[in-house]
Amino acid sequence: MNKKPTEDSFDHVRKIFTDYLEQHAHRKTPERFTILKEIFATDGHFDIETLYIRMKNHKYRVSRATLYNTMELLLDCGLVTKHQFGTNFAQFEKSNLFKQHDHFIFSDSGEVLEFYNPLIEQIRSQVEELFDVDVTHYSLTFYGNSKPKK
Amino acid sequence: MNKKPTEDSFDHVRKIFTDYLEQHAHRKTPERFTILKEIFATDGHFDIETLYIRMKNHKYRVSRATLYNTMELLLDCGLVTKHQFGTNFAQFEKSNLFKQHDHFIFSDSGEVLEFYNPLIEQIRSQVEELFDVDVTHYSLTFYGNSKPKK
DNA sequence: TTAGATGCAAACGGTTTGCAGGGAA
DNA sequence: TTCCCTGCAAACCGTTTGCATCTAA
Repeated sequence: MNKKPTEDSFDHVRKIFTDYLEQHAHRKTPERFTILKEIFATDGHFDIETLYIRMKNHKYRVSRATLYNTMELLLDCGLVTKHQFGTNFAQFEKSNLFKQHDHFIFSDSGEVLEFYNPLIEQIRSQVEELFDVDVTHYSLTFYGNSKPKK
Repeated sequence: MNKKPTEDSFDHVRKIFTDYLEQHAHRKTPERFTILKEIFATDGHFDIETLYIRMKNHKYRVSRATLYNTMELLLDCGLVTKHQFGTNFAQFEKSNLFKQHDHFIFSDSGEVLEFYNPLIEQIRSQVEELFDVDVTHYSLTFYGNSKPKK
């Protein structure tokens, strides 16, 4: 449940991606797997530009276009999640296969914290009932600041 | 509590804006009040371009720059709320002075529904306690589709 | 062999900025 | 009269697109 990602779990991730690509008749290119590996090798959130630079530093150059393209695939198969935190402030993160969570963001620094509160599931099901819809995903983000010292 | 906005309540809104401008030594220009009036004359969500066109149709031409500028002020004094629903899909809405609410968005059509569920307040206070922070605002949006007919 | 993928650079579109002119205080 | 505000157009910047080349299948 709280198991940390391991080499084993990356095998799992790679299999999910492989299966997804095969099922959708997409090619299994080295770029795609290298991007996946880079994403899962690091914790926390990132944006495209950061990922681009990180990969370049690791001597693996991919074009931004390919990054955007691949993110689309990774989003589609659920391995990555996208958060639009504000205008021109989109970030991705690898899906935590072990724990669902939402975000708190410091307004000043932009630092991102994660939490999980099961009450959100109650709200979700009440929304589904209220509007007679299926909720496919949701976004819950709190913004604020450290409590001032008294 | 569920009172609909009336001419009286727009007086109230105008006073809030006036006070805000005076307190911050901002000028009370006709553009600013015309924009405010236009926003509060219509229900629902809108983006800058829509507002720009709407005002032009009403024979009141303001530049986009002034719209962006004024939205900043209206956000700051709490009369308007901004929602970033996705990349290049920011919308504003006049703050409902009578009722707090969150959103459900149809993934296909982009149609926006509103709901309020008090459980969100419990999550908020638990987040504040957990991280020892003050939450200034939050965003909760569900995405999904109509339930398929069986 | 060939259709899908990549890399590059140009295009795109919402937002921001620089600057000259205008008007609230 | 002052200097904040407006309008305009260019700049900005993250993202998308078009196209030639490459390569997985």
